[in-house]
Amino acid sequence: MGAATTIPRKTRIQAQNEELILRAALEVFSAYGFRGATVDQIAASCGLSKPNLLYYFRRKEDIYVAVLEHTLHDWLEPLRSLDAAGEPIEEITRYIRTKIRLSRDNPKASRLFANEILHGATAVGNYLKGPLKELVDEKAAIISGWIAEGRLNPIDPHHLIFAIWATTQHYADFEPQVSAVTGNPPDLMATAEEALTRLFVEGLRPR
Amino acid sequence: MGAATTIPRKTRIQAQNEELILRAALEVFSAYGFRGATVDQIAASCGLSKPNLLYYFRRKEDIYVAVLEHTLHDWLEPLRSLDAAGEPIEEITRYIRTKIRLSRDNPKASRLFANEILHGATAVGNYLKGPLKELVDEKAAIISGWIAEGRLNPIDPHHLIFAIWATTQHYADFEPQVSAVTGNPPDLMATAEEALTRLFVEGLRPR
DNA sequence: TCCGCTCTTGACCAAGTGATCAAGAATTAA
DNA sequence: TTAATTCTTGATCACTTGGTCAAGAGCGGA
Repeated sequence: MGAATTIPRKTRIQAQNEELILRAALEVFSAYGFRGATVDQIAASCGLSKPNLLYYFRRKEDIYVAVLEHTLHDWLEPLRSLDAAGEPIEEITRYIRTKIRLSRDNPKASRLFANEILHGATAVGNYLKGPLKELVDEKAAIISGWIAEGRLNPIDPHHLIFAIWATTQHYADFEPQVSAVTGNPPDLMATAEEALTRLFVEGLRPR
Repeated sequence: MGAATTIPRKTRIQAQNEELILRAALEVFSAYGFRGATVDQIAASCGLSKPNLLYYFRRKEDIYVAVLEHTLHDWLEPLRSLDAAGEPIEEITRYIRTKIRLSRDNPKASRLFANEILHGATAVGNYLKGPLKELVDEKAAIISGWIAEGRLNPIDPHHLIFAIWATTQHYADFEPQVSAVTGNPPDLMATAEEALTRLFVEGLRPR
């Protein structure tokens, strides 16, 4: 009706610079946290002047939530693909392997979330209570089903999921500690994947 | 020899105020991280004026390392008491239970360390590479011994220790996420303790 | 009581930081 | 080419923050 609504089409430059900014923001926010990071740092990191950066994102917080949203979806993909029709031990093994590889290949995203949650999850609180809870409840029900069928050792499925999250992300979030204690051997992540899958499989396979 | 060295005896007021400051610093640093916390916040939190606080600790960083050192020792006590002469499954069960209760009773210390490690462990890096590595290596050797005797399922002991750390501290460090997903039932920590001990015991007990 | 030492504080400073703005440069569509 | 729009930036502001300092208040031993 009436005049055509102004469509917010994105310029080439706009898309390009926003991409640049989000990449730099992930770098800086994951390393220093929200308060520890400065707009100057992000601007310098992507070769833009500070006012220019603030032309694309008016406030520091806008950059932060943008980069959070930008990575949240990918981060939950492995859990989403946990398949009720699959073989339980296989499904969970695949989940653990995918998750630890994700931590290895994208430790900055892991640290970004860890920092956000550690400091109260003020920016993603609603997401946790909404979509995340829904997803986890759905998958927890699947696991409960497998347990009821006797195809898995009994365990509270929520705690199982927390345990998988905690153990896999540990290698990204606590990297300096892991390195210091192990001396950082080249096959660290491979042995971690092996140890974790064995531990969970042995713990979950019915005797 | 010669003149007696000046003994830095501590005044009553000194000891009392330093205690006050460290308590407040744990509160503030664990909630906001090193850069996110302000000296004003800490001062207000313990009812001292900022210059007065800086009379006891010259720099913000001094407060930070003091509170880190003040809690580090207690934090590692459970691992220290892992006993080579004990029964393996019992020892590890006790370790997990002690660790998760420590997380429940002192989540702020957990978050303080988590934040420190997450941001590069610059203040405790040497401690990690020295005393911590020594302690972990010693206990890993004990676990390896148990495995060699066939009293435990084979698993890389370092990764086992990481898994225990990660799963138990998860409930303190990622509390907002855990609360959001579970709805925070009153028996959360009890069921967590149960689920984790079962998982690890089932995974480690030889078949 | 008296004196030296410890403790406390209001005022202040320099650096850093998030954000604004006006004016100019570059790009795009006609 | 031209005019409108988008993009870029130097200068600047208001505010926060770690840290200093001089001066005074309080405390403890002789």
